[in-house]
Amino acid sequence: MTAIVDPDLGTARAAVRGGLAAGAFVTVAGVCTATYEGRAASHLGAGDRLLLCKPDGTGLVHGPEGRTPVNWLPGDSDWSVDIDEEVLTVAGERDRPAETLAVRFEQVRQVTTVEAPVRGDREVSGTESDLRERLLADPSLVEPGFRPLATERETPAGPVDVYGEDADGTAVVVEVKRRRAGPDAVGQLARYVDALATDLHAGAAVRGILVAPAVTDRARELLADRGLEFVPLAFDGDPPGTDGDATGS
Amino acid sequence: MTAIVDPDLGTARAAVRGGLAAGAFVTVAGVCTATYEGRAASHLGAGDRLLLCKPDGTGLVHGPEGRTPVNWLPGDSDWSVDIDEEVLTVAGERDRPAETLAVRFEQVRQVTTVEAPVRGDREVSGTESDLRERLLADPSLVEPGFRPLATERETPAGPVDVYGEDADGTAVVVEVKRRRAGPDAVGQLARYVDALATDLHAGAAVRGILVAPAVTDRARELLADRGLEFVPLAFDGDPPGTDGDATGS
DNA sequence: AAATAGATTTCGTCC
DNA sequence: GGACGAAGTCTATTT
Repeated sequence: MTAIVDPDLGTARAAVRGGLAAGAFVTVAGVCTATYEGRAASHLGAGDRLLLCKPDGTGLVHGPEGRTPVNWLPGDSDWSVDIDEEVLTVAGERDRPAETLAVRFEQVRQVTTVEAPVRGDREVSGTESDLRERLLADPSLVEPGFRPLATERETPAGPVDVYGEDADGTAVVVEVKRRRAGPDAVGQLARYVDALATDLHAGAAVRGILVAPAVTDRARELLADRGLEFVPLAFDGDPPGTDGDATGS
Repeated sequence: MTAIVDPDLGTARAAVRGGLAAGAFVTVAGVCTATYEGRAASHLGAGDRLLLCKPDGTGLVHGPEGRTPVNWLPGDSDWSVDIDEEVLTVAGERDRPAETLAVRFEQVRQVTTVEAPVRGDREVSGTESDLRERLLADPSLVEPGFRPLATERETPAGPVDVYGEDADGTAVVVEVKRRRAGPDAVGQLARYVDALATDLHAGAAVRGILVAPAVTDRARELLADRGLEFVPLAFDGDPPGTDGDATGS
């Protein structure tokens, strides 16, 4: 573990190389430019940034703002550190796709390395998958009489979230979204409905239902155009379908 | 600027608070757990991670792997630092949407702060927008006789990439993708074609052309089903349309 | 390795 | 502020 302030370039190079070799988190902070070439091309003018190299080969260049790094290289990249003309260059490259990132520090304010021996796990809840589980546990949330028959059912247009039948035995395709659904979700549902209709037999009746907390206005229009349906369902609270207050029985 | 190794908790708290107040990059590395609640919910078990807080309020928790942080909070978040039961907690929260992230360090290996006074700019090339420009500069790349009439033309289904007419005067919708196009791109194009057909007048003939370096098999089938077309076009090199070698004139 | 779709997507842009 | 689509999207899952 090292933490060096305003290092000379030789010291910085040694620290970064040591950290990379040790499989540590490595950070380099200071004024740099950067050049990326690969899937696209980008260039960063001189500015204060922080480079984070991770044990798996991931490299992230962060500016002062934003969640997204201004430049990066994914986890299977190889890194090198060099000094040329009073500039410390940390460069990474990888194949498939071929891409390179060179970060040139005109001024190195700080270099740190930290080993990371302890692995931790991660759990997430509140995903679309969770919402689907809830729907399968209580199919009447879609509508009374709905019977799920399969999840991820394959069609020529891709796998359908939930496939089932309504009370009349008509085929139903359900597409679940965990947040407000837009035109893309309707397009997705429409593709599945079309594909399943031809897959079952030409002209077969297939209903398409979009289940989401809400839909945008445009999505609602597109649903109407295509004769598709919308069922409101969010994670907590009752389905907001029949207006806010739960009056009546 | 500070860089402290194995600090006692009081020193760590002071350093982090100072860095946050100064609008610096702040990193805290060590063994931590973390809890996120908001749009979803997630929990990190104890493990070695690096927390990066940026001047704009962004907070990123990085594990040893992956480009994506294992936990984060966007740029307009407020942060606090506290000690309780020998644990250093760095917590952030924001509104709209309401979400919170608490990172609890059981062991603080390192704390650093770096000021970032120098702003730098960023330029990217090779985007979809660039590809569209190239197409507009030479419309024959779509097909001989194609005449672009508008970009981002509004339809009831959303804005069309490029709208124009073919040599026969038939309306043409062009959807441009910078990389291999899948079923979603076909769905998008289909929506635009349908919308424009009804927008012009019921039953109007509208061609839909997907311009991309390539399409997936499924996308190709969906294009055929819908009577839509595909024109290969990548950034460099000639359109790979008529087989590799540029024989002939 | 390719394809497909979700994501606490994030981010820009336009209305 | 919402909506819509691009992104060097990334990531997991399945084929």
